[in-house]
Amino acid sequence: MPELPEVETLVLEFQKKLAGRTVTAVSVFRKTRVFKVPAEVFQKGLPGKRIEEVRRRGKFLVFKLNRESFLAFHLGMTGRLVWAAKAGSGDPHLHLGLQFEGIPGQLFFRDIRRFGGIYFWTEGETAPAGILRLGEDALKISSGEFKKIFKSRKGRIKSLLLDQKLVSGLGNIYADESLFRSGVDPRRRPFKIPGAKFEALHGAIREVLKEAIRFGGSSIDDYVRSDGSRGGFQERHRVYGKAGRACGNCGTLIRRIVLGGRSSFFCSKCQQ
DNA sequence: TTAGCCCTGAGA
DNA sequence: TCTCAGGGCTAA
Repeated sequence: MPELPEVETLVLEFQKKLAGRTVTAVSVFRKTRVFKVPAEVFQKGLPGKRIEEVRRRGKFLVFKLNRESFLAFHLGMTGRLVWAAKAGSGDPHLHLGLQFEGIPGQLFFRDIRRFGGIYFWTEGETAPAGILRLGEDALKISSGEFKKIFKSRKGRIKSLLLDQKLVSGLGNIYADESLFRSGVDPRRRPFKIPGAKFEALHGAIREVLKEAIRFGGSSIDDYVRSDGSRGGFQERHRVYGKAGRACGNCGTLIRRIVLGGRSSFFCSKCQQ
């Protein structure tokens, strides 16, 4: 599932490829729920707009366009933004295609499970609630802010890390990997986590995210880079998806439990 | 704070 | 044929 490193990888790729380019044509393949404003708004509003900058806000990929307008994508579980020469004929999962001036090929948004979203708004309108409510970015938040935000919460640390209003960008994979690296049990309540461990967790989050960006993200379900190639960080996962395998640290079998409706992988010996 | 919903492919 | 995963949102 695409999280901060996967989106960041795409941002870097699209910034290079598309900054300064103008949209010439918009294809709406099917009017699905991934269009968070009516498809006609994209068809009418996008042609002629130039991409000034490509940014990331949490797990959202945001194209800042000229005339104070914004196009944003959320990849959900299985969303992909890929560059291709043309649409596969009869592909039932394509939603949007964009063509740009002076460059062959198209940018396609493809999403099998349709949990993703495509957004468009202008400066006069409010940005989508999901973007406005985002907490500080997981790569930018300071150790002090991190502790302040989480320390007083009552929930379990794993579930809290996934709450995008508290800190943005983490998903199931990187939350589990960060908890493992810092030796924190995902079921722990924040007030029971010692200060030093809190700092270790904050440090582990940064370390895991930066490392994942260097490797081009993790390809687990459907995520691929903009050219269709796979990320490499899935080879470096130490607990995620490894239930029943031996912990690389101590040999204890990795467990899988469900927290807040999401699976959590951890080593019960290394993580206390 | 938690359960349920959306949606589809994969696996039992 | 049935069950299930899961990010983000909504309702209870």
